[in-house]
Amino acid sequence: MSQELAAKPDPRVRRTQQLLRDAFLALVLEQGFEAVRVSEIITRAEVNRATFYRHYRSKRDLLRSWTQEVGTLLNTGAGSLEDPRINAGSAEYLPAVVVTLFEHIAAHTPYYRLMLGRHGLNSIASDMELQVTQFLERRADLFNGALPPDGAPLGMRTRAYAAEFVGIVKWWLEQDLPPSPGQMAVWTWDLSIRLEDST
Amino acid sequence: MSQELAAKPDPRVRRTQQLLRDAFLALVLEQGFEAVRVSEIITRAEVNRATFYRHYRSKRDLLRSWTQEVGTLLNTGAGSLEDPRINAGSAEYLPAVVVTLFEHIAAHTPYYRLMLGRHGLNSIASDMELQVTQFLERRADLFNGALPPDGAPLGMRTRAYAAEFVGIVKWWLEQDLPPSPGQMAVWTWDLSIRLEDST
DNA sequence: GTCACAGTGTTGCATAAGCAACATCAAGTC
DNA sequence: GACTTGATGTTGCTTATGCAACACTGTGAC
Repeated sequence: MSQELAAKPDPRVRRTQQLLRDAFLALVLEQGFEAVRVSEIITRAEVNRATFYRHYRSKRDLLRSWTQEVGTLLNTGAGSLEDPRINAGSAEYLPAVVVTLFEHIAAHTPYYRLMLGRHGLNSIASDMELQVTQFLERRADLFNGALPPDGAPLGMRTRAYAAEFVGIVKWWLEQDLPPSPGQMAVWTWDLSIRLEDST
Repeated sequence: MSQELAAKPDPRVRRTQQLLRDAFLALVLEQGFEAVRVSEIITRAEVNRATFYRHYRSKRDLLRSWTQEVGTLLNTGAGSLEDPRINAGSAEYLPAVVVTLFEHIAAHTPYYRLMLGRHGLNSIASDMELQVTQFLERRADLFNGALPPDGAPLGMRTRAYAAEFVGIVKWWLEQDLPPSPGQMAVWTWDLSIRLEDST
């Protein structure tokens, strides 16, 4: 689907982070976030304590690693809005970054279902919204032309889009038969350009 | 069950060996032993080529690693016939090593099912038989007392026991509802002391 | 023939992970 | 108060893994 220019990290790093994430997620499901101890995480993951702290400063930090990944996706190569046009379904033009986002969430469904769901933590949804907002503000050039001088300020609009996006993701995670990331991207993009139709 | 004085190895070693074994087993199932390439193994296991050769000299060597483990079990602490008496089921006296062996095989059922089965490689069954034979010969002191001077020579008897054991294992692996390792150990021990009843 | 190519092993150096020991802190317990 | 106890972080050193480059081998194409 989307291009794979991930500038691949050290396999050892990927492995231990995966181990820590898996152990952590399982423990949160069993006991809830607060009850989980760092020592439990490293025991189950079979990872050394020093290694844990080389990657994360706390269990909260580990919790945020998923949404930080969203930030990384948006800040690096994947975060280009113009370049890679994908012709998926009805959409004539679809920036790859939108698909990439949904693919990321699809790849980590258990985590996001838990964290964005009824019993999740607000901080995660907020972090996610923040990442998207900052991304949109950084690419504000794309909006400038379409800005009616007396309309809502840019900060408000980016925030609105970001919240809309998180809302869509939550809806997606609640579906029994979730549409594919590509389909979701198309629909989401349709919604967003609807808002820009004033051009 | 059996004691856990495994002198535990480096977790990193355990991990990479596990990765290599899993990848290898999957590939053998897909393509057969001969067709599998070292480069495929390391690609699927996401392990570096140099790392592979630090553990194994070839794919044949990797193939043997399971039965070599049997040898290690028999040569180290687990291989004591006298010390740990286990009262499992009907047996009054049962050496822990017998249970340990069956536990090892139970823990690696997919491998042994494949290798000792119809389409497996003779070399594996031979290796296993060899390990057991050598063990029995090393503990020949246990037999000496019971040896009738004009009976079958020791080498023949150890070989017979070893073959019997491998046969039992094969039978075990063919069962739909395999008895527990403890049960198997009891039955196997019963069989073996039947042969020594001449004392 | 030789040329390219793909798989096999090997080597030196860089880096992540393991480990043991330590300091810190909070919550009991007396 | 002092004193344990258990969890959290930190640190210096050791070791396993990754990586890139290399030589070697066989095999098929021409």
